[in-house]
Amino acid sequence: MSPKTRPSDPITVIVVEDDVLFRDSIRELIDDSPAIRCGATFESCEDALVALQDELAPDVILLDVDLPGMSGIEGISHFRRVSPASRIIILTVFDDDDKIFNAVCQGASGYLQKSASAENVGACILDVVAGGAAMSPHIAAKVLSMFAQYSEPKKEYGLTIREKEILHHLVGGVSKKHIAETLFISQHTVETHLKNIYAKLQVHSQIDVVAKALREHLI
Amino acid sequence: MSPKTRPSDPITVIVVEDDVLFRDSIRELIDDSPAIRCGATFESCEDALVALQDELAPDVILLDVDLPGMSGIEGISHFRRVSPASRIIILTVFDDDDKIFNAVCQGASGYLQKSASAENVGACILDVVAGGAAMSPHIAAKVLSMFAQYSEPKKEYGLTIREKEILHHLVGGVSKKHIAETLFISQHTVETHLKNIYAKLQVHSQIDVVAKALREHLI
DNA sequence: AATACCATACCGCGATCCCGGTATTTGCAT
DNA sequence: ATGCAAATACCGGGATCGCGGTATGGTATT
Repeated sequence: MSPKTRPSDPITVIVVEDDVLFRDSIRELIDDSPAIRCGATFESCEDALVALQDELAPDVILLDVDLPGMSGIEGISHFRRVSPASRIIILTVFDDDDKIFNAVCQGASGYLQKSASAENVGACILDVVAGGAAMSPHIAAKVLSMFAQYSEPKKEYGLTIREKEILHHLVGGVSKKHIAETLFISQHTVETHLKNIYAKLQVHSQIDVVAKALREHLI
Repeated sequence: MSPKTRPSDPITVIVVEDDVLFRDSIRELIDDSPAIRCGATFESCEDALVALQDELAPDVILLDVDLPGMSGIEGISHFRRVSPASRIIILTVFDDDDKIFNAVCQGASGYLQKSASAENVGACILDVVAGGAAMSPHIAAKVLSMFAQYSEPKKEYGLTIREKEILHHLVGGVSKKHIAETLFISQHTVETHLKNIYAKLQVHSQIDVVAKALREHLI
């Protein structure tokens, strides 16, 4: 999330694409836009990664998915490491849901179909540089559903305040004895609370409690 | 993710919106589309929730954010409980990032600005019923960045295959003894592996291991 | 006033875990 | 082939946990 601050500077883009024809055509297409400049093109992730190590980071990396050697999807994490400020747009021939989904999970900011028009390409790049993300409703839904699933099921087990407190310490890796000391109560009391927690969460060990708490985000 | 299977049926929509004028105008707008029917309108989440309890679930719920009583954002989780099959679209006046971000995290499938054109409204509803999600690049980026952050930092601690296997069972709540039985090795061996895991992860108990594994997604 | 629930405290036994060792076999790589 | 890392195995003592109890004072609700 670092939107371009000086829009007067041309946006620099690099292209990683093994097909020569397409690589050249997209370069032209980019250079036609006044605000965008194509810095360099590469035919593999490996080449691009080497070049990026001692050059200035481009604003945007256009990255093909199907590449010889390291795939575009794999490449994403590497690019993000060597050039964290660069935003990544995936180039695909088909609207391959799973690949694109993986890509955005890896940190891509958007994707473009290779059939995209010049305006689309430009708009997508600008969106992304402005701090946005470009993706189809279908991909968006996939991402959201995982998100919702992750943040939603905060089931309630009827834990009392004290029990939640104990649970919290427990998840933090504190032993019963130490919890007792911290809360100024007897260790027996901690055990009683713990027993009640076990019953409510239907588990039978600290491990299970911690696992369940973390998995269901009761922390 | 349950796309409408019989597109010949009209899509039923309900509207929850306190402003009478806007409520009526959006109802008209919806009923103008042949494929979409406005089932009912409500002026608060509370009213709508009561009505939904003994009525058929609508395909889509159009939900205003600013409502008297329960806000639209709060309402999302309730609607999802009483009518899990319904998809939720948020109505907003402004492009309020934080609210919309919260909304999608709660399980909304998209949002519409109140200034949206008739085509936009229709397209958004159709997108969402088709199993997609509708949101602006800016919101999409916010969601993605959280996602990337969540799936990225899979640190490596140099665990061996066997150690990862042990760790996996441990996180599943299996006791050392049982792990030994499952893997056809002695319990002593499990303990040795465990000691090595402790050293590598720099922890000192099963609890810590499980907590660390779940938190850093080493599972 | 009665009831219910919570937080607190205590006991003891058997199971499990933590950690300090040592040691052999296996497999991969130089 | 030689060496190193991983996987395997074993021991024992002290700490911790799991669970079966019982019990009492406080607070909130009815």
